[in-house]
Amino acid sequence: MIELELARLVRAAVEEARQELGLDQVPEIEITRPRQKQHGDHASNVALAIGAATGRNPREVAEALVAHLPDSDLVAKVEVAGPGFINFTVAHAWLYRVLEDIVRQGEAYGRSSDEPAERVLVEFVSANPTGPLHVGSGRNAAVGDSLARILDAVGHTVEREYYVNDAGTQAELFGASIEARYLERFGVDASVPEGGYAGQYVVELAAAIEEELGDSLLEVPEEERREWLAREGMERALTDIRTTLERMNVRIDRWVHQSGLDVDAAVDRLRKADLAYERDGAVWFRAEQFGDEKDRVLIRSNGEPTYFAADCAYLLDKFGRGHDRLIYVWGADHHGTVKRLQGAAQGLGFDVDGAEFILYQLVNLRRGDEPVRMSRRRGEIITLDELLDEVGPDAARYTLLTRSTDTAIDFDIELVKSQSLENPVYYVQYAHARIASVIRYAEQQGVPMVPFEQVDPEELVHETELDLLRKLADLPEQVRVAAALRAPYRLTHYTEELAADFHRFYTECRVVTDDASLTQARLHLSAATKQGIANVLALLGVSAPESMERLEEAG
RNA sequence: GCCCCCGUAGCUCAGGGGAUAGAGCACUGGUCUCCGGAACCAGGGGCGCAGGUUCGAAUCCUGCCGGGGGCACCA
Repeated sequence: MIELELARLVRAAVEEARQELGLDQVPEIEITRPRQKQHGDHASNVALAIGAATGRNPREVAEALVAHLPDSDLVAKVEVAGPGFINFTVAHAWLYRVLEDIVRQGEAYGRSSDEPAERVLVEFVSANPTGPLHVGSGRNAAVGDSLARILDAVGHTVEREYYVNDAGTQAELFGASIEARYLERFGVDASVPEGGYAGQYVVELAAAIEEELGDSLLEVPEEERREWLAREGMERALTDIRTTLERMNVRIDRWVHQSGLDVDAAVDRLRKADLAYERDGAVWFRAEQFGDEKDRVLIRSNGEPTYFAADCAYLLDKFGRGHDRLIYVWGADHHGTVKRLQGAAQGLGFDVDGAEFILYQLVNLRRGDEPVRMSRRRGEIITLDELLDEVGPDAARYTLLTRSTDTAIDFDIELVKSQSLENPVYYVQYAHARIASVIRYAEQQGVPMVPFEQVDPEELVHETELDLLRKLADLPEQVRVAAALRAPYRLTHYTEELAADFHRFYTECRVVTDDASLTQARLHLSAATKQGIANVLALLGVSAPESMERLEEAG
């Protein structure tokens, strides 16, 4: 809001000064936030741009613009500084409005609807249902779910989907692997097939199935038995996955099974568009036409469709349901398949930009100096559940969200556990709990909060109070940026700053005092901060506790 | 060999073309008669290298070096 208003003022000044400056075109007006406090609350670099375009001294341009700046009750001070920046200091009255906004909007503070609303489909996790989720999927889940929440907050209609890969070779291998473990239990000589699933999970699955069905599967014909076991095993694995995701506060709206997709129809459609052809007994997609290194197989020479063919069918299915934008959340190890799928989207007649791929770098688990192996085949993985057990869902989820998706995460379990006191998530949650505690204390002292209409915000003049207001005022913009950049991690940094501003305020300013008017103003500032923290944590999928246990060490 | 990501403080990471590059951890020293000390304040230290674009580059482009990941008729 404030930025838009400032941009309007600057634009008006440029229009006014246009002739004087000999300017043909009004450049785009950007309002930025200076890093240095002495440079005011907001700044415009437009004079630098005009200076470069016209050959005039930017400082003189800035002075001329300031002279033409319309009056506004928003601006308390304007200064020309540095090489030609115009620095604005915002009037306190405008900062106080944020309190009113938060009181009025409550949980909705931070939401906006300025952008054109789109129907967005976020597909994430989509781990194969052949075992428990591992930590990499945890990052996928955290990023995808938070991104969905953030996109929803800026006004999009968002659906979250999990693609269940329940067909093809790996499903068969899964069935055969369970079968081997099942037969083993009856002393039958059987072994997990080459490339199959040798992990402990499959052993447990077989045991559970034996417990329920006894030896009744021994007589079932092999093919039928394997198919049944594959289906049964996947259902059980999906149940476990669902439970794990719920623990992480992840919501999935829809589970789409590969087996339910019409792969033949998709391949047909590519064929009719002359984007597929036969060679060496296989059917190929002309991926090279779309910038991929080479053409890609859709149907193998043995008649089986590839994973990629199913991806094409799913793509058709998704767009066919009327989504404007598809977001795929993928591990970076899948980056090589992006080109061909984008090509397919284009080839099938969709806007290439309609399919976006968020590639997150991998998660490396460590315990101190010891790397934790993550080879599923060797069955040595630390499952996501085990991680949640060790560090807790909030800390796990928050930690997985703190980094840009472009950065690999070194997740040291020992560190997140042993230094949980210093974990940023607790710092933020503590601020929230601390505020709740202060409000409770005030009530105990016989000073419950009065309605906002009776509060005089002008009591808030301390520098830490104004800083906190400025930070709160910035919240909606931070959400918009996180949405635009598809970058949930931005909000972890923001919320840490917000918590820090509160702690500073709290250290400097006593909230509950004899001064009734000041007390009310500070209580409302605190409550607004609490709401702001809660709203951001909600977007991150992390809880905002009313109180936290005191730790021994703290006493 | 080709493709993607990264290289910023001792460590882990922020930094949307702008002014004096920030935070946490670690280290050193401080702060409270009082609302939650899981807090606050202060201090030291840094943009891999070389070019280029720009009034202005940590940021954009090219090359090189270093680290990670990927290059199937696997998923």
